[in-house]
Amino acid sequence: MLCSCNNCHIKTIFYETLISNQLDGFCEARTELVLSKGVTFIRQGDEIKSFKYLKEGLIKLHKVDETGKTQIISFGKPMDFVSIHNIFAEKTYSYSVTTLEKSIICIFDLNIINNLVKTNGEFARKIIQTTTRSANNIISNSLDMLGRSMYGKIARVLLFFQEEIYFTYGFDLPVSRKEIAQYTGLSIETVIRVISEFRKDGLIKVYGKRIEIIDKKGLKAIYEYSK
Amino acid sequence: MLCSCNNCHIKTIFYETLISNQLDGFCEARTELVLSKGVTFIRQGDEIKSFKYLKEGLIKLHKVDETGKTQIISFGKPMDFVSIHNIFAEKTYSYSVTTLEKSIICIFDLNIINNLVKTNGEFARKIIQTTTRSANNIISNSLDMLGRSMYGKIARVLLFFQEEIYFTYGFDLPVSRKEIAQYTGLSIETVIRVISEFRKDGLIKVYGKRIEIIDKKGLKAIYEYSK
DNA sequence: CGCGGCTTTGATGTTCATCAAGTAAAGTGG
DNA sequence: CCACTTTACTTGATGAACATCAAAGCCGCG
Repeated sequence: MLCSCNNCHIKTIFYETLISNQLDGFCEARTELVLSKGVTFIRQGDEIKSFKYLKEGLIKLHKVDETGKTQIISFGKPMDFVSIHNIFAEKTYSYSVTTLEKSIICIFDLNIINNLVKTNGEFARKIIQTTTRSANNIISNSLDMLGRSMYGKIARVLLFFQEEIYFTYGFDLPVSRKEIAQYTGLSIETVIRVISEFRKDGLIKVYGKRIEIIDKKGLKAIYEYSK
Repeated sequence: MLCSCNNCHIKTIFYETLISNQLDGFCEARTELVLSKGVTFIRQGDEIKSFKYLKEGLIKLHKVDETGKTQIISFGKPMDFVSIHNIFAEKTYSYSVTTLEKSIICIFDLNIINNLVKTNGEFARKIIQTTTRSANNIISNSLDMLGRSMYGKIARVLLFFQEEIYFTYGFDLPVSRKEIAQYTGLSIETVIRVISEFRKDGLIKVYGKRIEIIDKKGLKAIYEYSK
């Protein structure tokens, strides 16, 4: 039997490791949730009760530090396991998760996942692999950010949305200037000024949220050159 | 039968999950290596052939980026799984590892670990837990660093060595000013200047590598206040 | 309509890197 | 052990990168 959720990427991972009767139980235990833009469906401090997977859409992982400042940890796209960074290590979430676009998430009972880890070694390996890959990505991102100038940081964000999310010449930014500031560690005004400069220099066109990448090579050069 | 390696912390983790005959094989497959200070025993790009564990000592994880600049990712102490971040996800190391003090590392054959993950669900769970915890630590560290001023960054480094490594009022810094710069993303001169200021303000005493924390509360306040 | 949040620009000041120069410390070969 | 080289450390002067403060326009929403 196939899942009702036929075009769900998560299956490509699990098909490889689960024998068919396990897969049946797995799919039946799934809940699908359609969320509109701007919904915070995981809150920092909440108890972890389920395993969540982003089937469609775009999300941000964010947290508030002790001083009350909000930081964006990373952006998540389909194939990312939303809750993976805390689920096996902690009892509560150390970050919140909010949709940036209309999104669909799949929710699995935690016990089922835990049982699969215990009884299916290949499944466990896959989970370990995915977890570490995802963590490695976040780590190299923040290390990368730490070493770059404001121009490099903003160029990186714009290129990220084009190359990894939208794949088109022009696109609507799913984040506000403020959110870019929270992600890069820059001030809002600096974010705006840099975007303005890129526009004046003919690297991009800007119509509010809409961005068009005119000189991609130039942007990349700025990103790479900005030690 | 007990390991020859009786006081090795790694056993406390594995004892909980391995049944005794598994444990025997596990211990016999172990190689112990004593390394003096300043030895790079894992090199960025090397093929991953074994699972390495820091039994005693202190290490740094570091990498060079595309521009040739060296970054320090994190410092590792006993109980840290040195090679954990890449071992299950990649074929080669994406970072190097170097001893900062005389250290002892235990080396396990990769196949044995992989087999245990496959055949022992509890063991797999432990590995996942440890991996994610370790990754979460690095992530919160770099996010934390991203948001702080030079004073906050240096205060954090000094407090880290006191509170997590040496536990004493005074200690010898195991890293050079240059390495602190590579870890924080600051320039060498800035690192030196901030340390000097802390000294002038009576927060610490400095005799070359030797640091004594005079006003710990003050240092913490600087760290916490430095948004 | 008016309020609050997002965006933009300018003016100003702080934080930090870079350059230059010099001193101390530590390894190297005789 | 000393002369020599190299590497680590330190300080000052300067400028660039970036934050903060202030003011104003825009836009959606009750």
